[in-house]
Amino acid sequence: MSFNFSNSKVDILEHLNPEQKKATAHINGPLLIIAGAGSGKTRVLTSRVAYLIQNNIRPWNILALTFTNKAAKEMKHRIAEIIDVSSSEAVWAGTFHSIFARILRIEAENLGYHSSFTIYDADDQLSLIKKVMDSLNIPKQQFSPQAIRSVISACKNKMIGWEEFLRTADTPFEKKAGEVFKEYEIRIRSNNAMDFDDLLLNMVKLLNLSQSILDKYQTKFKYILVDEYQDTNRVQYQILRLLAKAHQNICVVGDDAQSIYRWRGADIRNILDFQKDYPTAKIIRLEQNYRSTKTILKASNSVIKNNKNQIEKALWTENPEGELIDVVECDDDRKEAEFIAKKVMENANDSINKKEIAILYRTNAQSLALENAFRMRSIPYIVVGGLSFFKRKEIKDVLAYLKLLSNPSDDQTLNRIINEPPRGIGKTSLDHLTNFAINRGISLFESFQVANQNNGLQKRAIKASIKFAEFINKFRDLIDNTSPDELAKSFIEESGLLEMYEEIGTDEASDRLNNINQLLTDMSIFFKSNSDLKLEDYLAQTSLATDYDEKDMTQDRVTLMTLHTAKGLEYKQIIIAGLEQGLFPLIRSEFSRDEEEEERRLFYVGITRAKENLLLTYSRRRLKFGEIQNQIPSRFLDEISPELLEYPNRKSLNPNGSRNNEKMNDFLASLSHKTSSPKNKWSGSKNNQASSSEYSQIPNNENYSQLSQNEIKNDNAHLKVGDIVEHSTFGKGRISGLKGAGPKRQAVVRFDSVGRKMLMLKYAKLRVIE
DNA sequence: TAAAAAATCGTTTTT
DNA sequence: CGATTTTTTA
Repeated sequence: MSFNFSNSKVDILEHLNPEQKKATAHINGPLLIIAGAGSGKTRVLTSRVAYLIQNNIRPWNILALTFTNKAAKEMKHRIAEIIDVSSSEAVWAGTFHSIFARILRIEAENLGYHSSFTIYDADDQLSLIKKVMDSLNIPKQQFSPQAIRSVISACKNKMIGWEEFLRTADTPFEKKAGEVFKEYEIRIRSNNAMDFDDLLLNMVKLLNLSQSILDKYQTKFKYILVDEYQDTNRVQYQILRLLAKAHQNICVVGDDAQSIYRWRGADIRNILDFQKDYPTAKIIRLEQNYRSTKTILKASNSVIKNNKNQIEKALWTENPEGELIDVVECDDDRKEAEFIAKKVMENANDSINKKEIAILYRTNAQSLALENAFRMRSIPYIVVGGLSFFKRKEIKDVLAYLKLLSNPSDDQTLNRIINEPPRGIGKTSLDHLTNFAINRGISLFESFQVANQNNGLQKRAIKASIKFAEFINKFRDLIDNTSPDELAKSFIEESGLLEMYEEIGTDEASDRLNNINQLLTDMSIFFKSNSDLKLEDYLAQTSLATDYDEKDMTQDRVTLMTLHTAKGLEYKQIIIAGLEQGLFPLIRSEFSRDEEEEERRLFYVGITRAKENLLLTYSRRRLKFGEIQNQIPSRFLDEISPELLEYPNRKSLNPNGSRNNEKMNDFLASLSHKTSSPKNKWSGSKNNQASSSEYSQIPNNENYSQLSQNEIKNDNAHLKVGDIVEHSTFGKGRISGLKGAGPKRQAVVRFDSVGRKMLMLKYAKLRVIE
């Protein structure tokens, strides 16, 4: 009775091409689908799940692992259309992390965790690492906590424990990192928390724990499907191997040309060795592209063929030839953004919506200039990625309060909120409480509860500690008979957080209050539709949510995002900005062949997002770290077959291609904005510093009036480059640069005693000597 | 103890 | 440049 046979008439195979049909109708045994960009792989995966259900496989025996929650949601939505809602709901579809978090929540006790364990994101991880470094007296200036975090994460991705890492550590950095790794593991465990890597690692541990647990999950997940297989790491590979070992019903879809997460531990061997691991594997190639014009497809092929390491394939399309690809050079990043904004205005008309246009860039920092340009022209836009809603400070604080409520043994979380708002427990008291906890082998929260037994503590601090513990306990007592969203609401109201922001009273603070209210609303919506779930489930969801999952994509807005975020998406028009050497391909210290190939795959991903139009832009100069840098066009531009490209802004130029006159006029125009003395101009040409001040002083419409007002108030407005000044602590020095305006105006001073310093003129007491 | 001032640091990309 | 961390001062 559990199957809806009336729907079994739907012919799932009807609109598929022969290869897609083969892949969809393959039921038992291992299957590798090599799916080129735009070849309909998501469609095949979805059809296949529907086909399995139609062939009497129970939906709850199907595990479909996707790269984002959004992809999982879409898949479920389409399955619901083909089969029915209750079947689609029963399929286990989600990201590796969210599915395994769910299972680990159930099995936590088997691994020595409590089921209320908290999930640490990269920020939480970093602050724990810093804390550990403090307690081990490892200087943070000498050993970068970031670097240690990536070492720890890389180890976990390769399933190397701290014991093994310490054994093989030779450099001083590795030795220190190993010490931190060890202590980090001890603390994260005693905090009853898991980081993102642990969610996968602990899943392997769980499956290896006993034959009966392994049997249980092998029986549960009789059919396994994995999307974006080229971006799985070794731990994910292990999990899949263990789960598929008995029944071998594993189907993976991937494209080695789109592997862009090697830096995160993705291992291309997973896809290359699939046949070795599953000798009976059937391989199907999807090579017809349904997405892009011939021109765009040719361009992508001409780029990717420069990579040596790749599986040979021949993508083709029946789509029309399409328009040529535009390449546009701009003076600087601001002009580039203005050009793009203008272009979007021109393009977005009756035949194309703004939501069919996306602008892609290599680094999140590039969004700033674009956002300004769009705001200036009132073009609606949406930024995906960057600072996600759930990563905002006030939201993380509220979530930390809730995490503490569900898991009081998490010292890290308690540390985060104890002075938010300030409640009279400063550094000294906190140190006493922490030491007391360590000596007694109890959690920090327990040490708060028994603060009156703590001799080192001031009377006032004891009172404050006990008051805080009572506040938490009062709400812990309510957990079992209050709905989580209502509990959260009154808990946060009593926390003092809201009052804190109300008192601050700035626009920023009221934004934050708004966000907190939004979060509480989001919670009640969540628990309205999932009344059987607990507070921990909501918290897990927020930790694992990606920015993309949260955004409302129905409004007509231009999308801005990084190339990484764009994976798996498609738009009618794609604009890729910042095609410059060093930015894209992005170059850090030294640049290996492998890294270059990964950058090129990223470019390939970017190009193949476009259905009809592609526009590539680059700037000759770019503001970086507040300094102007000259840029060279990306070598990737040269890799596209020249006959596919056109340069629309070169048309008006003289035949030898020189654009000097135009550029010179622009340059002269920008000079005329300068307000500083001639002396500044000459010394400025010697280094980037002064020319950067010149750049940032050009007022834009947005804050011009504000600037001029502040200029008048500023006492130090008379300072010039070259002035010899005296500072109360640093002594004598010479001003070598001035930048910023109004209250943010800064001076770069070369002091005789301490060398180059940058000082805020608003604060620094500078006296002109000559 | 907490707020204000000053210095430092940083950039890939994200589940 | 901006965000974050450390130091100073009230």
